[in-house]
Amino acid sequence: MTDDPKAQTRFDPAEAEPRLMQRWLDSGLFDAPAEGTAAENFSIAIPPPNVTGALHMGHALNGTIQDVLTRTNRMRGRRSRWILGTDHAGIATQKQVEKRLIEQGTSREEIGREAFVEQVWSWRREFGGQIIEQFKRLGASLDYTRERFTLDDDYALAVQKVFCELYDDGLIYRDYYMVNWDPGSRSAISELEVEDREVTDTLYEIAYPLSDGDGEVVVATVRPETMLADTAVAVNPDDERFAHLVGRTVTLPLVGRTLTIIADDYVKTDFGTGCLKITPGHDPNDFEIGRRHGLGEITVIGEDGRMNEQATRYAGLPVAEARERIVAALREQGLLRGEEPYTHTVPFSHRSGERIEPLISLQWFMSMGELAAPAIEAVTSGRVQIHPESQSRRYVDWLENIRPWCVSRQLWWGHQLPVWYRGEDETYVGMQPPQDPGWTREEDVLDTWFSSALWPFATLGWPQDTPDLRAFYPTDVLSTARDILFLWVARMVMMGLRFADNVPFEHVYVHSVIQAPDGRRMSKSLGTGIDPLEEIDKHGADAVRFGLLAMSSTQDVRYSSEKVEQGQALATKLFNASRFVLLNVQPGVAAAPRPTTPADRWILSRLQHVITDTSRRVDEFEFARAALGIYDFVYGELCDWYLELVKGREFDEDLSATLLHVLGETLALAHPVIPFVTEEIWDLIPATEGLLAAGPFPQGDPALLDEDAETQIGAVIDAVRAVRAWRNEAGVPAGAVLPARLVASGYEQTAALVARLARLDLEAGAADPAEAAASVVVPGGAAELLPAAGVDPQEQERRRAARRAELEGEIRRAEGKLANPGFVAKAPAELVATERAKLDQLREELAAG
RNA sequence: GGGCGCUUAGCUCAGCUGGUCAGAGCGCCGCCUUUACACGGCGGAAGUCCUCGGUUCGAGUCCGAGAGUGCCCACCA
Repeated sequence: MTDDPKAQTRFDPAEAEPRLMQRWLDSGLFDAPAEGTAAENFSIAIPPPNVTGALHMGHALNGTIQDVLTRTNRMRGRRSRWILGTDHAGIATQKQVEKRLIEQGTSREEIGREAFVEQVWSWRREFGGQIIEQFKRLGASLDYTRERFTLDDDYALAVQKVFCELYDDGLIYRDYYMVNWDPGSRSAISELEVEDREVTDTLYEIAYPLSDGDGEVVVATVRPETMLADTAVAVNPDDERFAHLVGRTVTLPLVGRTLTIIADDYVKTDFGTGCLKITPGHDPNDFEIGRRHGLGEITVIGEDGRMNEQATRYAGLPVAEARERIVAALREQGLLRGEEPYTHTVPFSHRSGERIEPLISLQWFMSMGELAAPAIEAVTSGRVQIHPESQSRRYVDWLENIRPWCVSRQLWWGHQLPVWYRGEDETYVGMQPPQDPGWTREEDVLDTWFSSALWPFATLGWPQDTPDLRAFYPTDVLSTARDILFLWVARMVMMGLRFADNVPFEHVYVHSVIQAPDGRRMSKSLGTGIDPLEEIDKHGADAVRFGLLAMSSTQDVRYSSEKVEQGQALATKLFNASRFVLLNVQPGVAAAPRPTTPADRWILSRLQHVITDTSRRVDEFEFARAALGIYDFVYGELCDWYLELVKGREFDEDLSATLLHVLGETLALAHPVIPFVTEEIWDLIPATEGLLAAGPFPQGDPALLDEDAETQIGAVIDAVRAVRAWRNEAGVPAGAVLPARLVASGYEQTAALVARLARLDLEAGAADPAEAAASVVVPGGAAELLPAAGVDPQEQERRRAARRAELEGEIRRAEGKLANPGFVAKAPAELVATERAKLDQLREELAAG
């Protein structure tokens, strides 16, 4: 740097960030060796982004959070590894590739499974690296040398081993069950991938004639087409209106089947007609009822979302069309008793967007109760701590009510089940294919979350007992958004405890969701998304990182570009403050705290506070406070005051050493939040060697805390502010130096500082016997301004009157408080004494002024 | 239908264990090219802390009710 006025006064992120990232990568700092124990090391496993994905705001926030934790702990000297990888994301990836095939005029079915899977792999080779590169833009200090993928060969072995062991233990089994069938992806999907949407349908009332011709029952339904699969009608056992009907039969219209009227508690007496058609094949509740009563299970809708051959003359029709025809037929036969609009929530597939069709099918399930119990205990005992704590209850509630998990998916992209069948009833499950002939492999693949559940240990080489596993498992923190607490976090805890003999992480941090500025969800389809990469282009990665942390909390928050700009301002400020320091310090001086004045002692003391606060806030996941606390120190203390106080002094060795010390500590403290600009400045300081990212992180030195200096400089700050405010209101020209006397105690060592920053001439004032033209209250007394050009006596009078009114108000308040017998009797004595002293002081000032 | 949050300056938000807590950033107004920074500095205006009750000597801060708003869970045809 030079003192050339044209010298760079701004940090240029676009130029510097890629260069600095490359330096970090080349240094090998991010790939911590597999040495030592997990207790002494620090690790985080990144929530693996979808291999098809692009960096969105959630990634950017979560990436920043994890990076702050990793960088802080790395600088503290712990071997720190942030484990990187991507998820094969079954449905999403398969859909992308299918779309491309269709654009190419072919299809998945046409090219066959083997070719299709090869297509997906080549797709991954082509596009899978995108999001990794985007994490680099953010400055994420991930271990890029050990990128993992949930479909890697050794990862697949881990998945198969888990599957086989759970099967051998009887926790994985095959069963007919009602599943959420997604006609879009032609696959069963988990209840966690279902989203409910409000839909207005028509609620039809249909008459089912009693078989003996003696009347009818009327049922209500929004899905008349499923009546073809009805196997009973149910009423509530306590419903007197229908008690006489239980046990009798009706004839199912259009079909002619005879249905028994059964009694079941599930039926509400105050909803619909009080009579419920039971369709075990197409409704989850009816399925349960059917199982209770041993009813038949008829299926009339196929996996393609069309009526099947059981639906006789409606076979092959899409569901909606079948419905219309059935309603028409009923109307014609005079059996339609009512028809009205009805708004209710209906399940849709989160992935394909199509309406879920509940179907009975043969699927693979995982029994969860036995796995859930230890996972609950891990959290209630505190071995896994969830932050904020309120999320723990949701976690426990969910696990306590957990149901079997359908783990099979009818996809081609994923971990194919290690299951083979022969004939009607032979099943083989194993790591190796059966050697004898006649076996065919199960076509289904596992739910993507099955492999994700193994992430924290499968990435470290499990089931081998690897050095990586010993050095980094369990990990320290898992940072995520709320929405996958169940989908993923709970399952990782279960699997970790079952297979890796320990919890997968000690802390779960649930971060906020960043919404669009107008409060809507950020989403591509709504057009409300903000691209973090564009924000990085505009403001720099440091600014985006700072902004995201500053705006985040445990609450969902709206995206605030002001906070990003605040971060950019911080980077610029720090850059220029550093220029000032480097332009003035003596060459060859080593950084060290060598205070010679109250101001030096003050900044060192303030530095200790911000160091302890920041360190604690990071450890307590208070990222917004950590970021804003750094901002407040840099702006409100270092730049606004210390650097200004220091001007006018000779930059001797002591001062140079102190300035370099404060600067260096500040850079290290801020580095985890704004790594680029701090590393760049660090590199510009002549005396420093190596990377700032390599640490150390400031520890603070309690011996440098200095209350006396804080009081003295606190008074200087207040006094300067008071005089400046007075000058501004009095219209004193900004450059004018006013003769004045400082009639106040506590400024023995600092009067000159007040004079310089407030532009007062105390020597001229002392020599001048004239009566004060104005008196400005400052801590410990007053600054008396003498008559001079620009000092307006009327302004003084106005201010005096305003101050008097203010004093009177405060005196009334204090008097009232002290006149309250309750306050004097019950409030702490110390507080009462303070109040009395305050009152005395106020009265004194009023009398004087 | 349950459960959990939120409602503080024009905007976005801090305010932890009740007593200088009425704050920050942006915006707005005024002044300043003061030799680190005009993507700057200095100063200023601005809020019945959603409403109503209660606890307390004292409440944005605790309790209850209500209004508004958001999220999660749930099988009402």
